[in-house]
Amino acid sequence: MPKVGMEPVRRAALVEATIAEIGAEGSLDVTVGSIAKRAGVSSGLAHHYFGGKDDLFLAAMAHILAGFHDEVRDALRNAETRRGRLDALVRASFAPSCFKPQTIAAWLNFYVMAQTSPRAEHLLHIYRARLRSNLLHALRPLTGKPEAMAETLGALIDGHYLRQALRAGAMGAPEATRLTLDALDDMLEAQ
Amino acid sequence: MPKVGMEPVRRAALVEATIAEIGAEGSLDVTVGSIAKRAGVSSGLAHHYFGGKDDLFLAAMAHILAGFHDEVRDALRNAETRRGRLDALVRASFAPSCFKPQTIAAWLNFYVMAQTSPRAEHLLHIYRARLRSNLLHALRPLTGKPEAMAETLGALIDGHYLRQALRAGAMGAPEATRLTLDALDDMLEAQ
Amino acid sequence: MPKVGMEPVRRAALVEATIAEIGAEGSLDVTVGSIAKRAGVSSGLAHHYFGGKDDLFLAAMAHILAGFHDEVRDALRNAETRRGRLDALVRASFAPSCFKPQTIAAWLNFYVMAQTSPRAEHLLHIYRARLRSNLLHALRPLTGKPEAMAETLGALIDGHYLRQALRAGAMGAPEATRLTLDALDDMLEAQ
Amino acid sequence: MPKVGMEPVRRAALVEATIAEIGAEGSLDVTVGSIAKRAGVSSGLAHHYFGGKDDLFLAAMAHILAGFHDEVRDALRNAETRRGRLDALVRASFAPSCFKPQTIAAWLNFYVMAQTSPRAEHLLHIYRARLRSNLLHALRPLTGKPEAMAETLGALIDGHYLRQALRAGAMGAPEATRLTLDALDDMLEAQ
DNA sequence: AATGAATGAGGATTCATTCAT
DNA sequence: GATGAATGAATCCTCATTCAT
Repeated sequence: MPKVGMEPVRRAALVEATIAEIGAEGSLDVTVGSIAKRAGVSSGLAHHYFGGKDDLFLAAMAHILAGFHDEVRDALRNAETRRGRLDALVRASFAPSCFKPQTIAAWLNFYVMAQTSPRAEHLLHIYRARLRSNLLHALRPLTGKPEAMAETLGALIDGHYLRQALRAGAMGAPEATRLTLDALDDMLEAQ
Repeated sequence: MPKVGMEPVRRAALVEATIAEIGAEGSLDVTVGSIAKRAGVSSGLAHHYFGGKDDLFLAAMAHILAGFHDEVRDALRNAETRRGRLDALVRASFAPSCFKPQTIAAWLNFYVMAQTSPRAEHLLHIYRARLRSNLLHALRPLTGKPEAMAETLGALIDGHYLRQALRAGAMGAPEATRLTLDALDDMLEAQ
Repeated sequence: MPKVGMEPVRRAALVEATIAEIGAEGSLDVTVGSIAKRAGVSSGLAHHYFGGKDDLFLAAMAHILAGFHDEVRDALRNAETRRGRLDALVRASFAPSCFKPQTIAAWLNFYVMAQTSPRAEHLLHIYRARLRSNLLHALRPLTGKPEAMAETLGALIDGHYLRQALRAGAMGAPEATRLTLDALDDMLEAQ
Repeated sequence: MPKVGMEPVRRAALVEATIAEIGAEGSLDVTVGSIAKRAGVSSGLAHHYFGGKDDLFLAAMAHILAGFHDEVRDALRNAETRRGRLDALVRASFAPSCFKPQTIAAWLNFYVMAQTSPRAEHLLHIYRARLRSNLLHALRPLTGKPEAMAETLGALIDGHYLRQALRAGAMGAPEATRLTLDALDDMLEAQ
């Protein structure tokens, strides 16, 4: 049964299974056994490749963030103007993939973990630094106080996400996108 | 050991202990035993009064929300103008009590729980409905689109809270308050 | 609330509640609390009057046996002949009251308890001695080996009871009565 | 510690330990931990293989019934005549193995469990159906009412077993065997 | 590489029992 | 007499983790 070159396949399967399992449960109260079963491997293998439960979840969160990063990069690539870049960043933040229940569950539990896990905190820091950098880059030509505006936009994005994510039967993305962009326009106009 | 009239005392002690314990741990991975010990009672008593671990946490969160509710009410009572009411709501949302580590831990875990626990979701819904109602009331005379503005302000509040709560060595409150009110002013001005 | 002369009432209520509770559960895995609640008293009172859970069950079993004893006595009182006395004993053993689910549950658990509880064993011994005595008295004029016949009849009664008691959707009583009396007649005839 | 091919060994050890533990206690009030310790394994393994306490007891009872089944089959194999088959069935029912305290404890608790556990009830049904079938087969040539006679013999067997099992310092087997066969002869003779 | 048998600590929960009132 | 608050031991079960194969 052991095959060569299976490692990347196994790792990917376990990461996907972890995300799915946390999504199904809503919390980190999932067992390594259930994750392994979903991935079609033994529980021992999960430890073999990831070391432990926390590492598994961190890898899963890193995977989600990497996916998000890719989406942002693609969106920015197609943006022509400064304003278009801001649009792209907001739209990517509220992409359908971000509102999948399993992604929501991952994010919320990620926030919990970030309080105490330095590694989770680090991941979160990277996500925020990237977003801030992207926002700053696009905002600088448009406003005299890009720092404050970037922080405000970041808060709007996180806040709308949190609200839509936990809104029963929410439309989610479109509403959040519209409100954020409207607020952005208002704030730019007021300068 | 049994004494009459102790019920409110025990309940309060258990609720406080639950908040403290969750704050110390950062997550809901706390034992009823440790909560009970902190409250100075037996683990059995926690079940006697609250039924189970979830009920205990829900009671703790309800306690936090009630405290917040009181703070908002007091702040509003002292507000003179419409604009002053908005100020009060924002300031109350970023009051020092909200940024105590144990309050932060409670909120973050509350969000996680709200995904799957109808009772937690209900509690969250009440908090949001109250905030929205308060914001709408103050915004209506100041803007032509109070609904959207209330939602945006709510998102700003939640977003800034989330960001400051998980910001290493953050000042928290003052920064969040200032940014939120500045954004509010910009948006009102742009109307 | 304390009233004088309530003791017999409370005791009776607790005994009845114990029988009902064991009947509902099928086993001795019932709580003193649930028994007390059913009896409309506090759990403390159950201990006050009976001392403990086992004592409560023993009292309940004694109550059942006493009721059975009364039924037997009444039945014998109306019996005219020797053969009629045997009939009466068999019929009383299979009376509807004996096949109430709660009575069945009590008996089966009583057997379990009799293995290790001297007091339960003693109660069982009394029941058997009485039955044996009654059977012997009625059988002596009818057979040359009354001892063996009494033992056989006793076994038939216990065996049929056990079988009907645990027979899904059993008629219970009539079948057991008929078979026992038929066997008795056959055996007497063969002498 | 993990070894391959140990499953049957572990299962057997756990089943034996369950029977022994219940026998020592007299009731089902035994802990999975004590059973596991007696079997020389961890408590977790008991759950791993059997799922839970009830399943463990059911497996133990099934084991006892299987052993009895084997004894009956062997006994029947050596029986030459119809009457000999009846003898064999009765003797097997009162074999020394049936009167071991642990077997008695298992049977009595099995009866209790059969009231509420469909699986226990099913097991009991199978035991009875087999006995009935065996008795009918042997009785048909000897009597005009084999059904009734089988039921009566079954009751005699169960009844004598119950009586001897709970008879202080009983001889058990021989007495029960003799009385049952005597009654059988009487009944056959009376035809 | 991969398995899954095996461990054993840990925790929620239940409950008989006690005792202050 | 009567209550029920309070205890805390007891137990089932879960699960991360290890490791022989």
